[in-house]
Amino acid sequence: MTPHKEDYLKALYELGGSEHLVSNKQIADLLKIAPASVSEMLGKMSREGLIQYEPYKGSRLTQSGLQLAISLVRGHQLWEVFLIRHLGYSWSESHEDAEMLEHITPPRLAARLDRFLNYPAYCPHGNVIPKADGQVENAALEPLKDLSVGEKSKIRRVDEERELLDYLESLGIEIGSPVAVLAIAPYEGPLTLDLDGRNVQISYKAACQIYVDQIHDPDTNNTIF
Amino acid sequence: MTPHKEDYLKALYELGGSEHLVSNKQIADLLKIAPASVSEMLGKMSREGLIQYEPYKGSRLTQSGLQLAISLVRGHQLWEVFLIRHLGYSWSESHEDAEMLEHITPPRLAARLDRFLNYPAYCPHGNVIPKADGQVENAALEPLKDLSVGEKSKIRRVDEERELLDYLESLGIEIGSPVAVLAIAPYEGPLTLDLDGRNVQISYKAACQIYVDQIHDPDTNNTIF
DNA sequence: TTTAAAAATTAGGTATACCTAAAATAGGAG
DNA sequence: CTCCTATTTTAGGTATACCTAATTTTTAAA
Ligand SMILES: [Mn+2]
Ligand SMILES: [Mn+2]
Ligand SMILES: [Mn+2]
Ligand SMILES: [Mn+2]
Repeated sequence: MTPHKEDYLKALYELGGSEHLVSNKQIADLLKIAPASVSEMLGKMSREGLIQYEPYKGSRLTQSGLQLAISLVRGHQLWEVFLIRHLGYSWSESHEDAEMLEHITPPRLAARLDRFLNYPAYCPHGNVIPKADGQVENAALEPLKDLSVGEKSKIRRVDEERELLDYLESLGIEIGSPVAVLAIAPYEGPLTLDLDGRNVQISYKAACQIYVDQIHDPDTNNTIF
Repeated sequence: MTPHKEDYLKALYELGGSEHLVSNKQIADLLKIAPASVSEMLGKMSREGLIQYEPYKGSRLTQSGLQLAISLVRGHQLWEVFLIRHLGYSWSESHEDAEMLEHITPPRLAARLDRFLNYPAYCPHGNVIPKADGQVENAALEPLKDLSVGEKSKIRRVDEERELLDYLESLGIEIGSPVAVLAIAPYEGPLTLDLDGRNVQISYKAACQIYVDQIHDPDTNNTIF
């Protein structure tokens, strides 16, 4: 295993490669690597049994590839918790450094870090932290933008992009905060939120990357409760 | 910078490359790399201004190479302190994992880890931890084997080799313990120690790799005090 | 001062992982 | 069903960092 292959595994995992085929282009875009290089690497990883590769169709993780991908994600998130809780990192800083630390986190280190952190269930950005055995359970969430005016929910997760994270942190947005939409300006205009009693305005784009407890049926768009 | 070059810098530093020329062979032996590869890499690092390389003579660190080497050592030792104090690592385990972590420890991370650990002065094996500005101050030590029967000193540092570390830890030897030599068996036989009141036998080889406060003048071999 | 061993360099080659450019394929629009 | 375009693959090439084998240089012994 090399950090490069690990990045491919993680990319595949994040793009849904544990459930369905993922196109080379998606991987190339995410990792910012030329499509030709992606083909080459995927071919090699296929021969190594990490992925199942169907030329011209796409690739998905094998059982062993999935295990590796999950343990990388686990290491990443545990480090984020450490960096934020104990070293005073910001949301975006923790993601940056965890991106490197994940590659040198053997199971022994992950296990001891996990214990030190008291077995956290979520990373600071709200993602579920896989257990040592690879177990992952995702709650049903929906983007904040899909909340209607007046509906109440709770902030559960945010996308991990530097600019977004810095923006959200400057607004004081936190995982777990109760939130309600007070107003939605038209034409992808800003949303006015009641954030745990505080009045906050956020961009539409940000509202697409903040996730709250699902209160709408994803098919019919009817309120679930 | 790559982890490989970083390993060369650290090797050069550990072999005294901040003070005098170091031969290619020493580096090759330490890093377990073929001498031909070492020549090649040193040539490149010389062109990059990291070392001063005199073909057929040896190499030494430049100012910038020394700074890098020191910050690697600093990262390494800070991680060791963390792994032992907070994650319950053993002496040998901490060295192993720190060997990898040191390569992904940007100054920001080192600074915050340093603060979290409350600015430790020594690594768990007794080495001085360089300060952020590169300052290093070494105390005068001598090998435990050079102590005469009856002389009292304190254990200050041990060499970092897996087998030695596991051996010493199993004997309950700790940095800072008062120690006196009760008997020295002839022909490189074992030493019997009074270790903080306890009676302990250690091999001659181990006594060469344990360092105590210097009480002999290194030139005349007379007792200093 | 010669000579032999040790150390270092050079030459030639491997594997990894990336690139660009060219050719092949697939899938949707008409 | 035929094109066209987006995607993918193949071909050829780069850089890094390692190797072994052959040659050169240094050093130290005779
Ligand atoms: Mn992250
Ligand atoms: Mn996270
Ligand atoms: Mn160490
Ligand atoms: Mn140490």
